[in-house]
Amino acid sequence: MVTMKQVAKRAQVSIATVSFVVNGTKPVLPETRQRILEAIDELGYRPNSAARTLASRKSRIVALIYPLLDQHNHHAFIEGAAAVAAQHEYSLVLWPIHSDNATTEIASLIQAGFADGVLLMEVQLEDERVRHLQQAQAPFALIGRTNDLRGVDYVDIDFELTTRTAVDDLMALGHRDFALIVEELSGTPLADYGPPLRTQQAFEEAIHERGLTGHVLRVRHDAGLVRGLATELLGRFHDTTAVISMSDAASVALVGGFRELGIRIPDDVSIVGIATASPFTALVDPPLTTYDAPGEQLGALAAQALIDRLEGRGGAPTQVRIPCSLHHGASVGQAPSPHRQLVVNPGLTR
Amino acid sequence: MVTMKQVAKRAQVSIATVSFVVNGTKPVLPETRQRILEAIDELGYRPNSAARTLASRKSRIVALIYPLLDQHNHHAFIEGAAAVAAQHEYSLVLWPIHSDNATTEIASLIQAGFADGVLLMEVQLEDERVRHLQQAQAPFALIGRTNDLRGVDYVDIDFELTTRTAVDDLMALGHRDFALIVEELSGTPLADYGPPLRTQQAFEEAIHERGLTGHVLRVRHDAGLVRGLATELLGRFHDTTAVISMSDAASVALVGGFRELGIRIPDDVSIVGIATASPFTALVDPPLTTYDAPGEQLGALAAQALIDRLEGRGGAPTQVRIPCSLHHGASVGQAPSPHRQLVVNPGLTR
DNA sequence: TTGTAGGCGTTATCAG
DNA sequence: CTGATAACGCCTACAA
Repeated sequence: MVTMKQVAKRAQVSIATVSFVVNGTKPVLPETRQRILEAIDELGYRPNSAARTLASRKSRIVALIYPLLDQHNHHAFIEGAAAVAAQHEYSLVLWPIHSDNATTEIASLIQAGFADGVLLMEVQLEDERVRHLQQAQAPFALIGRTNDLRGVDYVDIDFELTTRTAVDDLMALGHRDFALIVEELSGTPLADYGPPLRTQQAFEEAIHERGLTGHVLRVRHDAGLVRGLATELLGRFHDTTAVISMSDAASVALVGGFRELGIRIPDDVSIVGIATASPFTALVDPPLTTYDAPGEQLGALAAQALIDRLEGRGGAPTQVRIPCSLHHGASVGQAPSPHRQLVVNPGLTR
Repeated sequence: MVTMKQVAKRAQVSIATVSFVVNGTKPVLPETRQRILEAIDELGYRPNSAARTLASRKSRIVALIYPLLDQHNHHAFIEGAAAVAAQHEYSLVLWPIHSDNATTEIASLIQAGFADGVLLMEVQLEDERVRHLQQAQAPFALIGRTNDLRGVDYVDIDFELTTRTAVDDLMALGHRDFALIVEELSGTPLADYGPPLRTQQAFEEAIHERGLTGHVLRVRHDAGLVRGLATELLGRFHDTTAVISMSDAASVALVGGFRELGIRIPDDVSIVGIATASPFTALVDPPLTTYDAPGEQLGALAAQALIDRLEGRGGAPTQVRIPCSLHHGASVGQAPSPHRQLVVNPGLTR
């Protein structure tokens, strides 16, 4: 390993001077500076990050806590966060964590000096990881949000607005009977996960306020169950003409399921995805109309908020909610005539 | 930050003794040991990783280089690698890298003392990142493989065997006319990416050896192109009865595309996915038959190989290829009668 | 503008 | 079994 000492020796200067040019900490004469740069280059010197962290008490690492248990597509978040981190010369480290020991492990990241701050995703409404981070005085920002948001930096999807928009858009096409599909997470470590809970509530309120009819279908992400969804849906709620799906898997499966039941999309039933993150929804036939999750933007904003805080630039906490953006597919149409009869094979309806 | 010094003071021992119990480096009397443990607990002490790395010249971090540019699903690799790393008390850090500066950045990881070793994925046939790692004497293992494999630790999918198996399985059902779909990567940073190249070659050899007919379709991962694939395929190769797809996106799109053209799966055409990594292939109708990528296993083996090497346990390099495992869906059937006529709307076939 | 030297929190060697 | 103490590589007052 090439050290500063060796560089200093070769450039005939003191180790401090090398440090000054490496970090731009203090002015150095162009000629000595040049000598040092050459020495660095010739020796292939790289600053040792452990020593640097130890001496400066700053790691320039922010950890992005990375849940390992689910199939959600977090790629976009990461991309956004990584870009912003790089821009500020921070390293973004994805910290894969199993939910078991998550709570304690996370604060340790900071206390052990491994990272300066934490980006937390898959936040639950009541999230003890957040409490731990607060207690430990660890700088953090959330992608998602808890119930109690006092003083915390967060960015999140505006599920409420997105849901209302979806309902309104469909209502404008004559739809009156809605179904919402959300992932069933009870019994999993994500039981208290905000997005489905907030969305369901927003959905129910929107339906109620507008005098519509709406049903909620919670589905576990099990291939068999997801594939049986179309049958279940029409069996239980035969008047439904508009489906809002917060599960990409369910959305994709519904297309095949409806087709098999002889239900046409969008002639008989319209489908829209919300908070969609998977590119596969655009590949089925018909391609789905979706409200896409602004993943990259959220990742970027969260990283920015955290780094601002780390560098003491913070004032009031960053608290933003961004609605999903409409992506036109071909799965939405006018509501069918109210007298349409959906004839479903009774044998299939349960 | 709580330090060893504070723990030592509280437990009335020297700092060295604390170190011994924290690391299990040397035997310590049960009673003093107990006192120290209590002090650690009461103070909430966490070893500082930077100091530790500096003093021991070991970071116990292995970096998993994480490409940011594509849609491939790497979740499984990561899960496997993380599990093994944790088991050996290594931290697995995902290192998101943009391909631009990838080559130099990677070796720096080691030279800067940030990580002990590197796990590299998305390996190209001629990969200068690998050469850099070798030159820098940086310990590494590949998930994937280059052309020149002398002395390198790698794990990879056995694309050749998987491809031959797929062909054989379909041939046994009477299929004689094949198409292979691979992702077109020319012009991208992944132009020299091994999997499609090896698969294509294995496919062509298998077809030739068995006296079959086979065509290769390279498709860019652009939603429009992928959706138009069924039309293109049948337009160009109307006799095809068996499609082997190495692109999950294409596989999913084909199901819808064929249906729209009035082609039945599997009555008219059989489809199998190979090296499949996306759960969405099981959600379309009919669910696809796939040869699933052993992602988790590969991640685990690669991490194991790297850690063995790091700990000096290495002998001959680990070099393994694992074939994909068959996942039964409903997209494969007997070849249709040879006199079947596929009538394709000429307007659609361009 | 540059050099000196103390310290960051651990590890690890060497005495005791 | 335990304690001093010299590294580890770098940063940063403080001096020169």
